[in-house]
Amino acid sequence: MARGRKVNSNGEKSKQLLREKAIELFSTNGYYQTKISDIVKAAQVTQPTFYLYFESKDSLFNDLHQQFQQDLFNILDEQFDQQDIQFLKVVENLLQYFIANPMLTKIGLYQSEESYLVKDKLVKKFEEILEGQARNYPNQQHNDIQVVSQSLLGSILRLTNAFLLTNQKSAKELAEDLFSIYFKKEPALVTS
Amino acid sequence: MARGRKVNSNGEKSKQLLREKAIELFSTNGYYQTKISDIVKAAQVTQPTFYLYFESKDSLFNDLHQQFQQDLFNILDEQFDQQDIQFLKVVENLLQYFIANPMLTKIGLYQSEESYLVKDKLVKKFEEILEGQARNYPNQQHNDIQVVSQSLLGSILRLTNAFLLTNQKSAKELAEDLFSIYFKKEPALVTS
Amino acid sequence: MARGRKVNSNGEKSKQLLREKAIELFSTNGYYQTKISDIVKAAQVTQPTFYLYFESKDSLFNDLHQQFQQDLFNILDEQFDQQDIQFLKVVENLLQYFIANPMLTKIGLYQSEESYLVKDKLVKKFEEILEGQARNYPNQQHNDIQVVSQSLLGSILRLTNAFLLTNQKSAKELAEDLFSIYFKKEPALVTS
Amino acid sequence: MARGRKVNSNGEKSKQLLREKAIELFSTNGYYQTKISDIVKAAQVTQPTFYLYFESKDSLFNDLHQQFQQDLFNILDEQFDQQDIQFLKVVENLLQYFIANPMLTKIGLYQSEESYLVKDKLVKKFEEILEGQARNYPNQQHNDIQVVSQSLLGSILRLTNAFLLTNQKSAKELAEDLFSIYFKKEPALVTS
DNA sequence: TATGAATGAGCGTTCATTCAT
DNA sequence: CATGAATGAACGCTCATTCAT
Repeated sequence: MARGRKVNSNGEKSKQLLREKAIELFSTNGYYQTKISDIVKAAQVTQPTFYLYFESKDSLFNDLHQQFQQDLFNILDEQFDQQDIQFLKVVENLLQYFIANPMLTKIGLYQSEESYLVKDKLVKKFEEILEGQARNYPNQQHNDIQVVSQSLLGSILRLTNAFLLTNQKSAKELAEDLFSIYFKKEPALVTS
Repeated sequence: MARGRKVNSNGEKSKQLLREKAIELFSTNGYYQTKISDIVKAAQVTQPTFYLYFESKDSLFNDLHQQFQQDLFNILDEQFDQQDIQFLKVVENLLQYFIANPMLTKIGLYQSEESYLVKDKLVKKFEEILEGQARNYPNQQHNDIQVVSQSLLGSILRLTNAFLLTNQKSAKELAEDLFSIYFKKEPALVTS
Repeated sequence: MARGRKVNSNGEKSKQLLREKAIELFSTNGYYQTKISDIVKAAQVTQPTFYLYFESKDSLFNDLHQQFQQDLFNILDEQFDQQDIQFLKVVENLLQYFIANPMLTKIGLYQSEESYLVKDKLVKKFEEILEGQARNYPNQQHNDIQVVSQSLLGSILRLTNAFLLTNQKSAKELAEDLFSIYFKKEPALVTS
Repeated sequence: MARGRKVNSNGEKSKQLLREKAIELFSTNGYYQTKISDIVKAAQVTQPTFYLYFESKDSLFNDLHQQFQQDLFNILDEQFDQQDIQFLKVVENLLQYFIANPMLTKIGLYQSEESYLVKDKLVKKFEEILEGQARNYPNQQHNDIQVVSQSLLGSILRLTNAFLLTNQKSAKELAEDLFSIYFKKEPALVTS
């Protein structure tokens, strides 16, 4: 292929394409098994072109994680009037973001080594919600809120992977399932 | 330079040492960030010695995952007389294995790309248990068993990481927490 | 994106600016540590613009060296009526050129791999001068003229760097210092 | 070529060979035009072998400069009983080291960007010597000692390059030439 | 006259693996 | 049983240069 500018070439398009391919590959193969050569091959450009738009492999990956993190923080910082609906609303919003950005979600939630930051923040938010819930029902004998929050996070992570990102359940359905698991339980099920 | 067998050297010991150091490093740094050179340095042998006992980096890592998988399968295949106590027993046994083998657990549960095999099997087991539970209480209106099973797995994975492997909670405590979360809910908590 | 000729742009101005910035950068950082991207950034134009005016990085650097060489040759080829004043005159003229063109001097004298051409010519000129001097004083027992010429060149190179280009001494002062070192020695200093 | 150890291979020999070839290439082509690939080709090994013995291209080059610097400092720190013979002795020792280590000298004196350290030290030493000399001949009207020292350094650098490293003059001869230039001058030569 | 966009060619470095001893 | 010495195969990245506009 000749050197120089391609016919009809467009920088922003190339950058976007590279970004997309990178997201795709990072999310399916992880950081270490995604080579710059893979990314540029998928985007049908050469390696130097990658460095025209991104500082380094590391910084691109980091940017992706940062974006995911920021998006998530924005969702979590939204305020709702009624405390009662918080749980359902927050979880559904989260899941809706996940299904709208499945590959970024995989990166930010499962691949990045900084994912613990996001998870910590999620747990914090859940603790808040559960505390509010608890205040509403003061005589309730409840589990350690931290434990329930972590458990809830685990459930979300797992269900997202198993049902949401595989398109077997919608965000709304899963949010309701989670609500039901964590808040609606008939006495009959109690076995001891 | 001196070469050949070290005085007091012992094949089985070297192999064991290499294995241990590998588990240590893999579990804390992951597969790609653990180099053969790191492992042999930790075990105070040279690189060729590694290949005396293991076929390759990949095969060693795989062996470790296989062992974890086998151990877990054995635990899951144990039979219990009373269906009623199954949940608590199985979960506690799992957690007890995890805390007894924390580094292998990290590898087999969080680092290995084959961890989905273990997770699938766990989910299957949980489905069985929950189905048995459901037969006992036929009129119970219950969630999709698959969803609850996956959720339960998520909870276990998360709580293991957050409280068990950090020695903040015992296997027994966490098993009871999980039981409580998934099966004991006071009507008071029901919000809708 | 806007492309094409800038308003108020002017080819000769761009070329001159690029040249100046190149001189600046080459002289301070050397050939290999000066990148085209540095030069055009300093001149606030884009890389293709550089190639509008110069064939290549190498050819520009060469041009700069050629100019320095030519300037120097012109100075060296000037004729003086009185042989007696040649040394002082030639050296002072050289040093005056150096201080008037410090960056080009650094390139032509210290950075260019072709600097030996200039140096050879300088040595030749010094030999001529010294020979003339010697003819005036036939009974003088003198050193090998080639050795003294090379030594003189070395002195000039060093003093230029240390005192002239750092503005600690003027061309005139240094020329006199050199004259004094090479031609005026009191018997008292003779130690053997 | 097959992988693994070569027949009759010997690490210390390989390292030495690489070092020698590196010195050779660095001294003739400079830092930037000497590629690791050149060095290993000359030593008939592959690139990873280079990194078996040296940390990086940069660190090897630096080591070479450091060694030159240290050697030189040792020479300069030697003490002599009689001040009168200092000049001749020091200069001759220097030149003797240069001719014994011509390639290292080229690196340490002309190629390294840290060569100014060595040169500064040399100038300092010369200043000391010249001051001692001056004390012996108190009524002598002398030039600025700093200027003469720098000039002397320049002369040495130049003559080393032109006559010593080309094997046209011996260390002893050049030392005497320098002594003669800087300290023995007949009144007859004085022209003004 | 000038730019936006792209590439060929190469460089320094790393790492799992292997041969000869 | 164990080591010293070496390499194949990549990988991330840079830089001078060039084409299309």
